[in-house]
Amino acid sequence: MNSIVTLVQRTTSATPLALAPLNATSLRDQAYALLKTAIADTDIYDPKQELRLDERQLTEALGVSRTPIREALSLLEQEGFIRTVPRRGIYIIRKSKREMIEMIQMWAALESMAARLATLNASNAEIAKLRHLFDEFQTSPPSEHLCEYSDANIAFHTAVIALGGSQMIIDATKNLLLHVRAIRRATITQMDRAARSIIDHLKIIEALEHRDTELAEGLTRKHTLDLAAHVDRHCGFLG
Amino acid sequence: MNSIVTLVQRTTSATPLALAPLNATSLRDQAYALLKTAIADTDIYDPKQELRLDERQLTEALGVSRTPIREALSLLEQEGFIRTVPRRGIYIIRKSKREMIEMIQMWAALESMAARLATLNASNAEIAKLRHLFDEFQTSPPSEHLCEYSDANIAFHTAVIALGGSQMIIDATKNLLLHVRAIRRATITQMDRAARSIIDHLKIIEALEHRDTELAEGLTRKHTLDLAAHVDRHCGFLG
DNA sequence: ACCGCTATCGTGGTATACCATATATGAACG
DNA sequence: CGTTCATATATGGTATACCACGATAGCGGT
Repeated sequence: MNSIVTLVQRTTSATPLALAPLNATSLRDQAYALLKTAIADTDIYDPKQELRLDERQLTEALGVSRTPIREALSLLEQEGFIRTVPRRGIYIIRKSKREMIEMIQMWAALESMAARLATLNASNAEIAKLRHLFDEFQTSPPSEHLCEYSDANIAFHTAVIALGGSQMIIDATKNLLLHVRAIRRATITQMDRAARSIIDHLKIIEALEHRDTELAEGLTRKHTLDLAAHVDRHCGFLG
Repeated sequence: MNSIVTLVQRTTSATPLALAPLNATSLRDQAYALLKTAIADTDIYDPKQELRLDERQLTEALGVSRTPIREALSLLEQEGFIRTVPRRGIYIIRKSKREMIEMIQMWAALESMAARLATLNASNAEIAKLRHLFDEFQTSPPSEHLCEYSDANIAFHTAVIALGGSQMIIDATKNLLLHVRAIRRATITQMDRAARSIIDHLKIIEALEHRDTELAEGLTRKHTLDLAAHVDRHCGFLG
């Protein structure tokens, strides 16, 4: 819980005269953004982590009243990040294995649709940029920098989704990726998986470049469904 | 606006001693559900419709304070049903054509994934039930009862999605279908479209029955993407 | 010592008062 | 008559006080 509180206090310090958009956002939205990133940066699957939030504490930490915080919490609850139990408390949710798999399947559905749309609408220049995301990994094998690879991995998928051009899909997958990111430690630790992952990615890029709609869509779906199967087999630590 | 208000007042009348779940839901959730159905039942694409909501009016209509109403409105805003403009008002959103198409594409992605999952996990009995949804239309052509057909159409898609068994996908598509339903008048009025639609549905059912994963998925996706294309061509009234 | 009841407290839910500001209104001035 | 500026009003945003209710701990009885 402390990790969240400390993160949160950053904003209490007034912006040092960088008055660009003149603080046009409401306190609710600020609290929402802050809490969301705080939750995303918390390793919620660490059994030692305290997952209870306290409205009154957040009130103090952010220096605002309960109202905007409660509204922000309502939004986070609807997005499935927290759950509020009347007269008990507010808890960050640990996803069950089933839920995690469903999220990855949904992600597969949306990203494969994005790949389809990308073959139909994206420009050659945009598709070409995908290759640059892996430049650093073509010189040395990914096994040497697994941590960075995890980020690059997410960056690749985000890029494919963006290529689809559907703002709806882009927005919907943002939360999914946040949730899935929370267990990434457990999904890439085996480096043969990382190696195969890169090969998959390159194949997807090729399919996009060739404007092969069905292939790009199919490869993308299969690649992400493979992750779902992997989680199913190896992530017993999930409820 | 009046249509919403009247609908809303139903709940003001106390439940006539049908105290089943003892009103376990919070006022926020009640207001949320009520406003959502009210919006769904409003023909928001009728140019004459007043689309402005008033917090204070809703307060009176529901007999509660602004707090739970504001929280409910926050949720609806995040779901894309309304937009609140500071010091201007709260407005029900009319989706632009592009947004509507993106929603249908997303729907296609999710329903086709549900069809895939259905071929892998659903029971024969569950799949068999799909056919019953169209019993009434096999005796007489759909052109004779277009209104009922529209509902049956949505029921079919909902059933396929449910067959997939993914609660995530089920929840995510609920809102999509609500949004798309708002323009259904304009999408089925041509009855040859309704006829083709039935044929498509039957093919999808057959693919599910044969456990042909790729075919069921592909047909489902294509069928819904066809709707997107249709909207693109024929729904100029959308922004 | 153990069980049960009661009082207190902690918590989320709700109501309400207050605030800031964009818009509307109208009076005064040209 | 038109323009402009000041005042009023409407509206969403925020703060705060209050409430209901479950939990828990402490006290008393057995």
